[in-house]
Amino acid sequence: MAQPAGPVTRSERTRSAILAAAEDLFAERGFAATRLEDIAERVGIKRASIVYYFKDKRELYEAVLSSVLGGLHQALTAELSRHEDLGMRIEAAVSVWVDYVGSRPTLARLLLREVANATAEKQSLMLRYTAPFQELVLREFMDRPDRRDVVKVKVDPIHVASIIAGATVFYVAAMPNLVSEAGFDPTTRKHIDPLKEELLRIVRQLLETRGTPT
Amino acid sequence: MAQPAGPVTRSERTRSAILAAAEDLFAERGFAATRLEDIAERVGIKRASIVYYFKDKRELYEAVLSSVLGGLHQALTAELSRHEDLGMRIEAAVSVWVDYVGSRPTLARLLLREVANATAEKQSLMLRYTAPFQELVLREFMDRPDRRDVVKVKVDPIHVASIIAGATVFYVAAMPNLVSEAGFDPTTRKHIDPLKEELLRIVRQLLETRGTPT
DNA sequence: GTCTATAGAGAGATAGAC
DNA sequence: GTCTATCTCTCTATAGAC
Repeated sequence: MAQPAGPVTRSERTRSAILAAAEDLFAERGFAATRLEDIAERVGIKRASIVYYFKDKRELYEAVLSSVLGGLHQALTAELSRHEDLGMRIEAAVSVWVDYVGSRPTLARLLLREVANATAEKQSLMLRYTAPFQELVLREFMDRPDRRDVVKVKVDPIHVASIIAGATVFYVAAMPNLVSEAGFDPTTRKHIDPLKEELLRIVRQLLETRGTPT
Repeated sequence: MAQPAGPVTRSERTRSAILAAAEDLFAERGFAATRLEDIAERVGIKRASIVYYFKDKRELYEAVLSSVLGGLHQALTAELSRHEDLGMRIEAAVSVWVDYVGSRPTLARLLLREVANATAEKQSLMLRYTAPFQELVLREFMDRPDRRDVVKVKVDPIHVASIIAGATVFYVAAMPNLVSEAGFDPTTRKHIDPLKEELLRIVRQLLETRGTPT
């Protein structure tokens, strides 16, 4: 099965290149500190050309978020559709999440920034994309009395999801800075796999899966 | 015993007010998006007066970080000095950490931003303050073969510390945004205590404390 | 589609009066 | 100590040529 067709026309290629450069720079420096000039330079065009594709800086930023979070959403729903058992679904979700962040570490920094910026009044754009997950979690755990025999919910699942998400993005973004080792890369299997195992242990413990009814 | 004397002269009071306003605004909006004008307005002075106390914006920001992280450092070392047993020391550290973030939630957002900004090349200022903790952790866990009978280290403790820190700051900053409930405040005991319990469970599991040698 | 040129706002830093 | 006034730079956005 073909991937969602890559860029073919020149226009599509330029647009993709702008998005990719913007993703890197917004993740690394944040919205306010990133200059359109830097994005243009990385693509090899002039600043004014960007507005042919994105009407302003804000719209470009939102397109980046949409791309990154949309990709995550797609990966998660695809994997979840392959499992019926609730325990399996939970583990699959954690696994896909960690792998996705490992394969696209810009997401880690973008999420850290979005969370830091969000307030109760000014809600983050991010919510538009994470809301489906919240609903999914709530539906699975809360609205299914028939599943209460499978999983004993000891804590708020949204709470658990927040802990898993926070631990992952913080780890991926902070580790290169915390370890002295030159060229340390947390997105390699060598580091991603143990992280995944630890998070799975945590999630299993917090959402204590019961084997059979007592 | 008296607290470290509060501001007495007018100058000291103004300086403290600037620091406090800057802490709030830098945490909420980030360095680049915060205007000196807004800080001054909140204090009730003019922008130019700030430079009488802090030579430029960067220096003010670093003073804020120093204040917040210095307070944490002080709270942690004070509490750690009260425990001898390693298991107790670990739990005390987690407890103090969660309480401190709960009592000064600006730290959560400031840390999220620092981590998002740090790269392997451009190291975060934060490291200057967290390095002592890293050394402490390494000294406790790594350089004490005599303690190997007390704690069996299954994973890198720095790794664990990163997960705990990430989960905490993400949770505190993200929850008001994730729950619809108006006026939700994650810094109340009602929410801080369960978080602490969950993190303690996680840390106990990850650093599996052995009761008695087998 | 991409460019050059320019307008215009915003914000930090500095000088000097009070 | 705090203010007013101003300088200067940066960056976004827009207009219009090619």
